Amino acid sequence: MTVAPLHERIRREIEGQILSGAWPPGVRVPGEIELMVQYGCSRMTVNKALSALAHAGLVERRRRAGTFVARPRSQSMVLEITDLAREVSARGQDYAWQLISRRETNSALSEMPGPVLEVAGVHLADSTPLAFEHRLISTAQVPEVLTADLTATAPGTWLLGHVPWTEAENRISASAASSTVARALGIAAGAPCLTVTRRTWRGGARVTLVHQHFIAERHELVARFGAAEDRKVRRNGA
Amino acid sequence: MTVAPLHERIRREIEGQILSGAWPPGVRVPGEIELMVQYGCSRMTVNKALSALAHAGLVERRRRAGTFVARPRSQSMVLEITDLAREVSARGQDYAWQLISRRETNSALSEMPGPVLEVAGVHLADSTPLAFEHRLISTAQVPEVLTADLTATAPGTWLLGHVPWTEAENRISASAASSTVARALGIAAGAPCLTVTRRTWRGGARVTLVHQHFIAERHELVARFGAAEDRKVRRNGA
DNA sequence: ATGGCGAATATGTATAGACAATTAAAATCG
DNA sequence: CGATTTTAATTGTCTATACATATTCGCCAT
Repeated sequence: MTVAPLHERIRREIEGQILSGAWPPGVRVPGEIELMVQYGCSRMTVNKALSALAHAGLVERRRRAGTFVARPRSQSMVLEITDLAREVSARGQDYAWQLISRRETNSALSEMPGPVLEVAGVHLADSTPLAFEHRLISTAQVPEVLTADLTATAPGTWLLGHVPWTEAENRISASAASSTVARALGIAAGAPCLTVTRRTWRGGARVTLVHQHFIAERHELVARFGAAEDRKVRRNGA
Repeated sequence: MTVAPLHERIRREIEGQILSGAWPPGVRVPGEIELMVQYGCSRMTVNKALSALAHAGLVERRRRAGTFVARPRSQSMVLEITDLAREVSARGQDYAWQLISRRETNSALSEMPGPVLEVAGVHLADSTPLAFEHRLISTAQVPEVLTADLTATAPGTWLLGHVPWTEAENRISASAASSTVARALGIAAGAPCLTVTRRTWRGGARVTLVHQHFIAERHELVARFGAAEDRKVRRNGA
């Protein structure tokens, strides 16, 4: 077990005081000089610890005034939305994608104007339907997609490997399965579905719009906050 | 207009190369020495810029190997989950809470062991039902809640003002309305609902467990990522 | 080929010092 | 007393340097 770096230790100890409630919001955190004496280190080291806490939103720093414990934020959590193929595989299930339809149109939809590739299909986990997907991809932004083989690879998976996005928005809701969705998923029309609508931009330009309808019993989204474990850097193959 | 600090400028310029796609994933970013010469600054300054990018997940750094543009992350987005009372008010609607039942039990549920306060009720927006809530609160952790008036204030709102939490988990799914839920919300049994299950801890101890069932048509959750505007530090009153 | 070993290299941590920017609080002035 | 200026406390940025640590690469012996 390697010892944690000093700036990390300092950060953790202060974080502990805050999360445990010992230092409630508004309370003044010891200043850099004070901590520097207390830990017998240089100011830069203390600064690194406090800056990290400020960046994480746990404290607020003001020149001349000092460092203060920040008020609790309006619960903002990290929602991990992984690629479905990866997520299903991670659960130890077999993943498959089944293309239902594919056509190029010049959509006049306000949602997604311009020439688009329109794709529909089903995500399968262990050979049973998990989600129905309906997607529009801007062929102006991503012309290469026209030559992609979307019978084998889900469009989302393909996009993830080919097009970086800079902005995205997810809308999560519940809906009753339409007849189209119900037929594709093999469930009764009107059955509850978890619906995720994702819009993705690349530097201001619309890249893709996707609706995913999950069978209610077979999928849920998880968001977490707290016990902020800094993820280790993992090596990933070339 | 003040000039941005140098480490900030360096960070931005590299970020630009990555987000624009000029430096695709896997590509090697110039090393610290190289950038230090290029910008005519010290290594610490460059290090600060690159460390920030690494922390944000845009690049991956490995000793002896160098710094590389990270593969697109599994979309992790910020999901803002505000207090319902606040959220409804923010939409310009009237908010109200209607208590249905309240009882103290010594639950042997594995989900939430120990003595609990069990509360059920309905959240109303403009006097019509929005969501049904069923909540367990640990009276060992929050004894004060036994004296709280939960006929006027929703338990979530009350907790937010009285108990800090350190860890939380949201599970989001869709479900068919049970007869209890349907009756409370005035909808048909079996109608789709967006269900949010939130567990909250305080330093490892369970504080509360809540199930919220939203009428599908009346609520959705929104999560965003991108255009990462670094929030300014705002002063907030004492 | 193969496996182990040492050396080169890029990043990680830390120091001590300097000056800049911000702003709360004190001093000064009208 | 109120408005304004000055002062000083605190954080922000940056430098130049040093050593620690991890890991790739090539060398060498097997």
